[in-house]
Amino acid sequence: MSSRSTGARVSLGREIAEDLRRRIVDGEFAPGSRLPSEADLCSHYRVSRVTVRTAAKALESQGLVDIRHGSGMYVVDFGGQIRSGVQELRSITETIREMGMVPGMEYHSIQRRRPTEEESVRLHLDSEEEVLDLQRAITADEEIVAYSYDLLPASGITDEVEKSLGEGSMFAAMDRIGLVPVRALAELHAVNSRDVGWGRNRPASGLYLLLDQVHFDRSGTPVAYSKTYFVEGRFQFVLVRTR
Amino acid sequence: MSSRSTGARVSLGREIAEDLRRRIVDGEFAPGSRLPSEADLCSHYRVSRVTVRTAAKALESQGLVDIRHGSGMYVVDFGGQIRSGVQELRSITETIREMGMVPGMEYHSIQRRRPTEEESVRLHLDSEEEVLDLQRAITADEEIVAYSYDLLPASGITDEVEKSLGEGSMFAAMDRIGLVPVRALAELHAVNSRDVGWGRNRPASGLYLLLDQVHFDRSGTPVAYSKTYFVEGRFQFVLVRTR
DNA sequence: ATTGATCAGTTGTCCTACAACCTGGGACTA
DNA sequence: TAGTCCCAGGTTGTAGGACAACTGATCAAT
Repeated sequence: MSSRSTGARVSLGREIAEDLRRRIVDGEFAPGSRLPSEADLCSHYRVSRVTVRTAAKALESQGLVDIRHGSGMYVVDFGGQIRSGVQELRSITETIREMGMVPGMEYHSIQRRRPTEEESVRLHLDSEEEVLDLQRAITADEEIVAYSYDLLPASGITDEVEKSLGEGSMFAAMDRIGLVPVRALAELHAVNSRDVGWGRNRPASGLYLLLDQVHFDRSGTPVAYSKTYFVEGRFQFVLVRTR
Repeated sequence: MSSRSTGARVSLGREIAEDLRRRIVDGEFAPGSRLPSEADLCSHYRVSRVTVRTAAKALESQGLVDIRHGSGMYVVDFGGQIRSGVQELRSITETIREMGMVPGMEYHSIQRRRPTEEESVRLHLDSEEEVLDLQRAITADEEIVAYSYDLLPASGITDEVEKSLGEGSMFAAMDRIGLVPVRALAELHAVNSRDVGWGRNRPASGLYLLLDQVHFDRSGTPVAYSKTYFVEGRFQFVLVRTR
């Protein structure tokens, strides 16, 4: 077998959770309304209650639904605001699309180079190993909302993959070569600098919200290190907090 | 019954999740190591596997453990870094303490007043209802790490409660009067302003990370509106992202 | 109008069983 | 010896049925 596709083999509970999530954000269930009972969902999806509950719990911890003992499962009502939070690990592109805007991106540069000291530490690399340095501007409805500086370990990235990186989503390309980030440890910073970004359309203010994150593999191996500078005011950076 | 304490009645699964979380952050289980099997945890906690799995799933969605089918449950290893993320709804005081620092706070002012337009919208108030305006500086190891502007609906807040607010944690005081936030919708912003904060020790830079959040009740009622300005660089603002 | 009992519906937990998967060790082969 | 394959045991995922605990509404009694 060649490059083993990381199999779409996820658990049934996750699949159902994702489907329910989609149905909720699509508006099939209105905010505040009650979802079908677990028993109904069982017969609808043809699964056991255990599985339905697994999915329900997942949605609950995402802050999407509220499960009330003896009463039912309710879609959380935040007053009609956007519901997708950044704690979910989805590509920025996806997030922008879910917010109802048209995502786009402009590549500024792609190059292989030696990592800096900090970079090799973050990515657990020997300093000999090269990295792939991607610099992109991310747009929503034609307007630049973020500058993204991404670093991938160069080992295992063929030329054709490198080429495909310039086109589609970075996550999609990474998935194709078996680098599947399932977790990220992120730091948030406020940044005021004229050195971020490029081009004519660079915002005048220089005020950014920096999402500085290392993406990890299932096994705990760092697979990407990215600094994303969100232009302050152009991107509603939402966080759902639950307990 | 007088002011009904909101009962420590939580589900068994949650209790066990919290206990396991505590044991993990206390270091009983090293990062990367395998936790006892579900069967072992069952006999330890004297509960069924369903309950243990509920707890396990909760920890997984917090990014604390990784559950591998057929293998076991492992403590996620982020390379020894802090593991507590802001997506968990816990007081800043608690978070600071979990990071190994000594939390403190200095009250700047407490007053009742009429809400502004935006405030009454956010808190779903009639403009007649008053709010309690708290302004505090939050310290970690004697150093100011954030300025917090908090707003509570004044209805139901007696004078003695108002007094107790000046002393302990705000969350604790809120819990005492039945305002229990279980969810928050937060926006993150980068702010550069000289108008934030007060006092001699106010940082020179004026660069803050703003956590602008509305806290909600179980029933979806807003119970607090707070703007917290974290001094950039003094507070490691960590976010665990999972999928 | 208020209170209290009752009841159907829903989620929380338990039990048992099996399927799917992973890991390590041993037999086997070259 | 080194490598490959197979297998058995352990672990998590899912199924099905049962009962406990809780909620909300109805309705009778006060």
